Amino acid sequence: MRNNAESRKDDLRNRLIDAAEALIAEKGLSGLKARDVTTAAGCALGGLYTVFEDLDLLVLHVNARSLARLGAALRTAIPTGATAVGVLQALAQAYVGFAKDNPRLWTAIFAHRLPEGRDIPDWHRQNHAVLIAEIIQPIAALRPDLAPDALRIRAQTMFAAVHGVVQLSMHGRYVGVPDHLLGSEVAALVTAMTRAFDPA
Amino acid sequence: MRNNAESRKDDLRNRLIDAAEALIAEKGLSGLKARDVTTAAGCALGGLYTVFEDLDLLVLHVNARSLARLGAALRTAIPTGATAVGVLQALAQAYVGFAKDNPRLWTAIFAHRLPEGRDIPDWHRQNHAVLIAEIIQPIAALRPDLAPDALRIRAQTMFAAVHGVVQLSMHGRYVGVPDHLLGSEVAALVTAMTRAFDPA
DNA sequence: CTCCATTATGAACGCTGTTCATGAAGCCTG
DNA sequence: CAGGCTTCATGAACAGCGTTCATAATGGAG
Repeated sequence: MRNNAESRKDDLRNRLIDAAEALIAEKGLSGLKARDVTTAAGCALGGLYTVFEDLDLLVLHVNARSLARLGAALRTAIPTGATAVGVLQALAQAYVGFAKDNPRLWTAIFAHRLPEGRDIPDWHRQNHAVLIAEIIQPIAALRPDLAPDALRIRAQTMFAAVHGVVQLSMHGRYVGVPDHLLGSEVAALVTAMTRAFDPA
Repeated sequence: MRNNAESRKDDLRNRLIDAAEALIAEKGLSGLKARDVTTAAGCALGGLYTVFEDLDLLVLHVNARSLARLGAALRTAIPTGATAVGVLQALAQAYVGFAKDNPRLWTAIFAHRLPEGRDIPDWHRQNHAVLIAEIIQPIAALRPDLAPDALRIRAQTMFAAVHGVVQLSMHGRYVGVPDHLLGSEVAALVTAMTRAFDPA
């Protein structure tokens, strides 16, 4: 039964990702240990390496899930019949909300680094597309003059700016706005960036 | 000779920081190993722990140095007799320049995390003040109405936004503007943020 | 039931950061 | 200068990590 063998492996694969996700959510990236995750998933230590190349690849799959959940959260946050600026504001607040609600999983997406020299598989690089997917359209509405390439660059910059404020608020040591002002500061930043689009 | 003992320890301390800095600059944070750094510094493995509590503390001292150098680079980048906006633009470009010239040391400042639960010593938290020290004055010139507290929050947000764009450009997987556009995108971001200050 | 291919297992390995018994070195005193 | 005592540097030893691989268990085919 080839099919059975396949599905057994898929089961284990999912159990491992589940367990890894739970461990990261509870203790952070550095709290993910091969022995813990395999115990929680109900397999032997070596079983992990029959499914994933190594621990890093497992983390990448957890991050892929987090990105998918984040993408869904962003999409459902888009208000219907709002202005382009209203959409961008809603997306930014949804991003803040996701980061606050899932601090360790969100952190893992950006903190995890493959060993020097090794680079991220293409399938996972493309998982990150959700980060800018929803903001391109409203920006295009504000700036109909921009070519698709320029539009994407602007979307990346805009996302990165908001992301930076959230990141330093959560992990900054001295810099980083206090938690209770994060939402309003991000809103002010989005206002500034969108107003620049419209030189009226 | 008490003094001699003190200076010998200081010597070792400096040799260790030198060696650690060189290793991080060459191989990144994850390339810093206790055995390598002590060998390079010319002491026994255990010698490290007579000077620093652990490896993390040594990293903090390397980061303190990097922050001091970054602070100096920012201060010397301030043009004389420029407008407030001109100063902010120059500071942002200097920040981009430092990150590009010292990619691994710059990365280490933000990527290094103490084990969960342990928090950064106060002296090191204050080393981060240089990140926003120079931008507060020009912002104050643009926004004379803001109280010192609000001013600092705005400075933090502005720095974090620029930082985010630089960070994702250097480490972003899918998002993150291409290297050759980093300077111009940061400039556009600063323009947008400063224009919002002046609703003319 | 028997055999074989396939898969799961966890002891073992090499590399970490950290500790601490040991020995060396320096310093004061008679 | 000798002797004793304190102080410090040393690196073998340890515990914990990710990863491997000889071995055992498994389950379908004849």
